[in-house]
Amino acid sequence: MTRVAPSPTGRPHIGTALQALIDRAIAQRTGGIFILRIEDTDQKRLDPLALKEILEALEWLGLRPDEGPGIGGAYGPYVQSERLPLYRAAAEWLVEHGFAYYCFCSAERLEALRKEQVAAGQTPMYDRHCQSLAPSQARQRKEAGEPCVVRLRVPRGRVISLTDPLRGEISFQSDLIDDQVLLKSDGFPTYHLAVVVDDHFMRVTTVVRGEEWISSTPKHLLLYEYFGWQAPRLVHTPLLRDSSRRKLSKRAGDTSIEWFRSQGYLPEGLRNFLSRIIWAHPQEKDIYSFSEFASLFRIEDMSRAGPVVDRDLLEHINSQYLRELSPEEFYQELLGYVERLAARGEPVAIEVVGKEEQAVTVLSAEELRRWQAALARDPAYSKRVLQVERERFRKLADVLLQYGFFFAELFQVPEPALLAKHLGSGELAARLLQEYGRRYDHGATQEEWEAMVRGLAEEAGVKARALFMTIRVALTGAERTPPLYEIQQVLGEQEVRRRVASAIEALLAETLPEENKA
RNA sequence: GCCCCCAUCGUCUAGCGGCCUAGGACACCACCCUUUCAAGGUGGAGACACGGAUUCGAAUUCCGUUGGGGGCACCA
Repeated sequence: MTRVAPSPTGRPHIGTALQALIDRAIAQRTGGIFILRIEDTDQKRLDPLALKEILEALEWLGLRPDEGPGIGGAYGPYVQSERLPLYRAAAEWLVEHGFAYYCFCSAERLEALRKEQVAAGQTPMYDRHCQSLAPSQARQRKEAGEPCVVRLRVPRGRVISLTDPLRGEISFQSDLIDDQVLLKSDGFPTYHLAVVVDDHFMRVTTVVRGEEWISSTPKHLLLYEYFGWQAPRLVHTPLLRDSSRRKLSKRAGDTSIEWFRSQGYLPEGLRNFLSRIIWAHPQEKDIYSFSEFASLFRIEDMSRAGPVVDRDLLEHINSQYLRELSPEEFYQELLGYVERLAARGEPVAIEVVGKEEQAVTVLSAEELRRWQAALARDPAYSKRVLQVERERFRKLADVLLQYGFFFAELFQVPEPALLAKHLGSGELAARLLQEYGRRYDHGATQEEWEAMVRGLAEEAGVKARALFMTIRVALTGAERTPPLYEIQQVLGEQEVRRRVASAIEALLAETLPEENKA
């Protein structure tokens, strides 16, 4: 029995995906159940869209929970704000049995106390001021309507230890543990109370959470002890790092599952990547299915150090999955991807990983719409385009960055300067393109075509390479493209001739501006 | 400041006392292929943080140092 318990604030984080991946794998392997629970106990940070996005993200990744909000299950509700009476009863029970107490300290007093402690070089901690209140007196004040919280009563002089299957035994001095607030004055529980109560009643047996929770675990253990419940297995996964080795923070922006999706990574690619950086396949394989992961994965084999999210590796893994798609699947994936981006009606920044570091290309909403139209207009043609050297694509967005020229609505007649660049002269370029047009035979084989171009270059006394480049620019508007012969075959004779003509026209307009106008 | 976690090539890691003159993958470099850019092929460079201890023998065990990270809220 596993669960993932994100709080609905902001976009679903990639770390949540990692947790869910592990949870789903453990559940699969042990024949258990994987639960989604929403931890919305912080009323100030709620994001109304978050629940929908979490469900959508998990669905996309193929990590569907067995129980959860919008999914069902016998142990709900699965949203904490709908379970308030449970937490209140639990808090009351703790107070009654002396394991917790009411605290009436004001925010101001706590703030002043904290400042004082920090100034004195101490660890900020509640001074247990209200612990000395007589229970009857405290109850009276509470019933009189005085705002209060419920605090955990942490014993003195004890060692509290947990056994993390990944890290072994970890011990804490109870004297260093704060009397945590369990129930806030607004009646909502804090994470610490809610997580223990829910995991117990939802009969969770394995908790997989980030390393950042290790230090609050003794509080949870104390609660299990007080309630007389058996604590689940608590596993703390390493934290994903950015390239400067910091923990990936939501504020950095590029850490949401949605961001990875918008870059054109396939769910399988992202999933494989995440498992790959926290775990090593016994045969050192890099590419493996989820079911293979689920059957081989063991918690103890996870790495303990926080891995850097390496985009190069992600791209490599993703490209392997891209290659496995059939032409039809590839087309459908891309179409779905573009439709989704276009529907957002806003520009998308695509990060180009590799060579030029930090290169970002922004696709406008208009360009995305054009892509959508272009891909849908003639599916057969689009599929043919996508088969041209598709090994060059590492993510779906690469198609948008590289293959626009195949489509009329995305092709732009190149600048004269670019057309003239490789031959050094616009006039010469125009003349040779003209001759190229004359000699061009769409039915020629690649060898024949190539011989023709080389012959033409030789006659004109120019380098074949320069002529090829000029034709390339005329046909595509770009200098880095798939091989020309293939492009021409896909484009079709008519379009090839049209583009050559447009290029010549552009060159002539530039070379003889005045005469032409007149 | 206090508490906790972690530590093998740039990155992800294999290694669980002798198979290690440390293996793989990504990235990088060179060459080949080549009409550009990719892809592909071949080759190359590249790491056990440091200091003690245990042992016949340590990347592997123990201790310390250093470094990195996380946590110390009526946030999760």
